[in-house]
Amino acid sequence: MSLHAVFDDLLAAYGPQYWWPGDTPFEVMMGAILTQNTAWGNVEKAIANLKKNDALTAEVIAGCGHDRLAAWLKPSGYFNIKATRLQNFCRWYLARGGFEALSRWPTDELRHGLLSVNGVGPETADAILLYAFERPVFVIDTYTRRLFSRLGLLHGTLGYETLRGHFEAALPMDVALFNEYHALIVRHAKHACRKRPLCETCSLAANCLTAG
DNA sequence: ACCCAGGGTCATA
DNA sequence: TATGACCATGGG
Repeated sequence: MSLHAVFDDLLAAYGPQYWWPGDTPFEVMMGAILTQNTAWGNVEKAIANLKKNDALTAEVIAGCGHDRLAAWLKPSGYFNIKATRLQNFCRWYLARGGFEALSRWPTDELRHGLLSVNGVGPETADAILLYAFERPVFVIDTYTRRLFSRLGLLHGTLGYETLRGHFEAALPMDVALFNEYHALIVRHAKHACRKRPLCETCSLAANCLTAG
C-alpha cells in the first residue's frame, strides 16, 4: 500500500473535492486561521458575519477594533485569540503589499514569512501556501497523521516537517495532486462515525476513520 | 452529559 | 524536546 494507492482509493470513493471552500484567496487565508481546531461549519458562520458586514478585507480586519472583530468571529470559537491572529496576519499581509506582491515571493521565503506571524503555525501556513498561493506544499493535519498511522504507513509521532518531507518525496510535486489529496483526507475523516468503525465507502483499513 | 472539531502559543522541566 | 494548560462555540 503506497501513498499513490491511498490517493487512488480515496479519489475513486469520493470523487474530486474542488477545494478550498472559499471564493477568493483572501477568504481561504482567513478560513485557514479560523478553522484551527474548529469544525468548519462554525467557521462558515463567522465568515458569513464578516461578509454581511463588508469586513472580509485585510483593511477592515486590520483596522477595526478587537472587540468588534471578536464579536463577528464568535461562532467559530476562540474568538478573542482568533481576532488577534487575523489582525496579526492582515497587518503583516498589508505591510508587504498584499496578494499580488506576495505572489512573487519564492515558496520558501513565503513560508518563512507566514510562519513569522504569531498565530500561524506549520499547518495553517501550508494550507495558505497550497490553497491560496497554489504552491506545491503537502499539508499535514491531525487527520493525515491518524489515517496513515492506522494504515501502518508512518509513525504518528514524527514531527511535522519530517512527515511533510515523506509525502513530498514520495509524490510528484504537483499542486493539483496535493490539493486533491489533502481535501480527500478531510472528506474521508468527516465520514467518520463512532457507531460504525468500519469504513464502508472505500477499501482502506478497518477502523481508519474513528477519532481517538 | 459527554466528545470532538481541517492548531498554535506559552509556561514549565 | 516534550509535555500540559489554555483558548470557546456548536453539532453529534
